[in-house]
Amino acid sequence: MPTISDVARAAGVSMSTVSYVLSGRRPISAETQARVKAAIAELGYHPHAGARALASSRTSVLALVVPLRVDVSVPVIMQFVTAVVTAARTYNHDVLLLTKDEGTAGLERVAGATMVDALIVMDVERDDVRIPALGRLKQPSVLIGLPDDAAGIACVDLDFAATAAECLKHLAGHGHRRIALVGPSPAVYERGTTYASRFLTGFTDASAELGLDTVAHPCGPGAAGVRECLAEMDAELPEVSALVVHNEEALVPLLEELRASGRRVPEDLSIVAVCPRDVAVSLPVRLTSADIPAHDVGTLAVETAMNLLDGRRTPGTRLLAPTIVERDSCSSRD
Amino acid sequence: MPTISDVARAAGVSMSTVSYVLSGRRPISAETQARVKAAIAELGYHPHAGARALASSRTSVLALVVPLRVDVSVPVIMQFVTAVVTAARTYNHDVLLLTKDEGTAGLERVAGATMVDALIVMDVERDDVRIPALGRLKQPSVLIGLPDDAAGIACVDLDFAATAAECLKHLAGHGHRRIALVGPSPAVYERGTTYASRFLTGFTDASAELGLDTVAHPCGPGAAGVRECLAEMDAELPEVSALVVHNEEALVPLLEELRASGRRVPEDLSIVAVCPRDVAVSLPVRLTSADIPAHDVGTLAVETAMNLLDGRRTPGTRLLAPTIVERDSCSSRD
DNA sequence: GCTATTTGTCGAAGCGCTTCGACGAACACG
DNA sequence: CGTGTTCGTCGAAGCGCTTCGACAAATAGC
Repeated sequence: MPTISDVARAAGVSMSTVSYVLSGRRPISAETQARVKAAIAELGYHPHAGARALASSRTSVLALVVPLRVDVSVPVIMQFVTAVVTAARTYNHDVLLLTKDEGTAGLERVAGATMVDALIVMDVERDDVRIPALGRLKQPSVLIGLPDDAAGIACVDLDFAATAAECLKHLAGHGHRRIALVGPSPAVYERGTTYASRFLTGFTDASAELGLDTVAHPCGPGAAGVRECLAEMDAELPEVSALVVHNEEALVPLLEELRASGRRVPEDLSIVAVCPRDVAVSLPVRLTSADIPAHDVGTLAVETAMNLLDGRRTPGTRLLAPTIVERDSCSSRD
Repeated sequence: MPTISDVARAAGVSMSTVSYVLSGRRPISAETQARVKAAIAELGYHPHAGARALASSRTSVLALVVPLRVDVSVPVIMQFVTAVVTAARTYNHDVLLLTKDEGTAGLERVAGATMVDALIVMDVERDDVRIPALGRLKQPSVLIGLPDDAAGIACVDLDFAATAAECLKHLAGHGHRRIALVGPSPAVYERGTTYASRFLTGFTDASAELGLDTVAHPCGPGAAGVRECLAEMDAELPEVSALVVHNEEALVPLLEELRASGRRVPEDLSIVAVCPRDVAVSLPVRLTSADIPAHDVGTLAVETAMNLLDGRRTPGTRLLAPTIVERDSCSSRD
C-alpha cells in the first residue's frame, strides 16, 4: 500500500503539498496538482482512514442505530437505512450500523472510540434513555422520531398529527362522517413510540374540528387482532363508512377479514392507509394512502447531521408535511 | 477525552503497560492490572479507533455489502444484516454498511483506505464483477451466495439443491406424484443469482430420481404473474396435487388466487414453500416450509471472516443443510 | 551457587496523515 | 521603487496507539 510520502516522492513535492491537493485547504498550482494527481492514480493511492482520523479528528463515518425485530415494519426500516446510506455517500461519508439492542453502551462505545463523526438514531421512544447519553457525547446526533423531550438534540420525522388530520379531511371531503381509526398494536403505544400518540392526537383533534363521529382502537397482531379490533369498533360506533389504518401489519389480514365478511372496499367501506407507497400499491386493492416518506426523512437526517458537523445551526425539529395519494380504496358518499 | 498516557499517569505505569493490559499480549501482574483498570474506569477512557488502526493495522470493523431494492425479499435481507451485525459484535467488531450499487468502487474504497478488516458480500451473481476485485484486496472476504467461480473466496449459503430435493421428498412422502415448482421471477434468473438455478437443478434431479411428474416455471410479480404462471403449469401438467413455491413475493397473491378459484390448501392442493419462518407462519394458511436460515448463514459468514483474519484455514464453500418444518399446508394423498 | 529462563515493566520508534508556521517568489499599490 | 499581500510550497510537530528490544528481578535447572 503506497503512502502519502510515496506519492510525494513520485510527484516531486512534499507530503504536505499532496495533502493540500487532496483537501483543497490551500492553493496549489495547476501543474503541481496535475503531477500529484497523476502520481496518485498511478500508484493507486488511498489515504489511510485511521491515520486521517487520528490527525484530523474526522472519520467520515456516521453511526446509524436501527431497531431490531420490533413491531416497526421491516421494509420501512430498510427504506430508512438505504436512504441514510445513500445520502451519507453523497457527503463522502460511510455508515456504521449499530443495533438498538446495544443500547446506550453501543453509542458510548463508537463515540468514545471516535469511530464516527455523528450519530443518527431511529425508533426513539417517548422517554428514551439514550437521549441523555447522546447529550453527553462530543459528537452531534440526530433523532428520527420525536421524543417528549429531545433535550436540544435535532429531530426529524413525518408530521403524524398533520397526517392524521389530512386522512380525515380526505375522507370528510368524500362525504364520510363516521370514521374509525385502526391504530398500531398496543405494544407500540406501551413502548412509548410517540408517532402512535401523535397520530392519535391529530386524529382526535381533527375529528372534533371537522365535526365527525369517530372511534380509535389499537389493533393487535394477526387476523385475531384485526377481528377483535373491528368488533370493538362496531360496538362503539356502528356503521362506520370509512377506516383510517395506521398499522401496516394489519393491512393484509384486515382486507382479508373484510372480504370474508362480505364488505367490499371501497363500495361498502373506504380506507385510507398510512404506509409506504410500495405497500399501498401491492395489495389486492390499491390503497389511497399517506405515504411514509422514509427516504426523505433519512436524507434529511443526514443533511442535518452534516450541517451540525459544519457548525451550522439547524432547527431543533423538522416535521415533514404529509402527502395523500389517491388510489382505489376511497369512494364518495353523498 | 483521556488518552492512554493519561491512564498511564493515573495508574503510575508506562503507556506500554496500559496497552498490554488492554491487549493481553504480555503478562502483567494482577496488581498492576487492577490499578490500570481502575484508572481506565475512573477516567472513562476509550482507545482511539483511528490511532489503534494506524498502529496495529487492525480496524475491528467488517464491511457488509447489501443489495438495494432488488427482487430479494427485504425481510430476508434484514435478517442477514442483523445476524451479521450481532455476530460481529460477539467478536468485538462493528459493521460498516455498503450498498451493492456502489459496485466495485465501494469495495476498493473501504479496503484501500483500510477502513475494514474483512468484507462480507451478499447477493453475489453467477459471474459477479466484484469477485476479481475482491481477490485483489489485501483484506479477506466472504460471499453469501455461490457464484460459478468463487476464485478461492470463501462462500456460505443454504444448500438450495438439497432444499429442492427435500421439498420433493416431503411431498412424495405424502403420496404426491404430480408436482409443480413456482420459481422466482424471471428477473432473478436473468440477473444470474445462482440460488434460483441451483434450486431448479436440485428440483429436476430429485424429480427424476423419485420418478415424479413435475414442471417448473418462473413466476413474475404480482397477481398477474401468479395467474400466468398457474395457467402455464396447468397447460403443461394438468392436475398437479402439490406446489413447491420458491418465491416469497408470490406467496400472498398465490394463496389469494387459489382461494378465488376455489382450490383449497391443503385439501385440494398441497404447498411447500421456501421462505423464512416468520413469513410461513404469518399467512392465512400456516405453510409447511423449508426455512431460509438467514441467521445461521449470516453468523457463519462472520465466523468464517474471523477465521480468515486469524490466519486459520477455512473450507472454501459451506452449504447449510435444509430443514423442512411441517405446518398446515400439506395433506396426504393415498 | 551459578547460569538459563521466565516474568513484568519501560522507553522509544514508528504507523500515515493533517496542519501550522515559515519563507521565497510574484504581484499590487501609491 | 519600497512595502504589503497573496500565492505556492516545504518542514516539522504532533494525533494516540502498538510493539519491539532492553533490562531488572524473580524463578528454575542442575
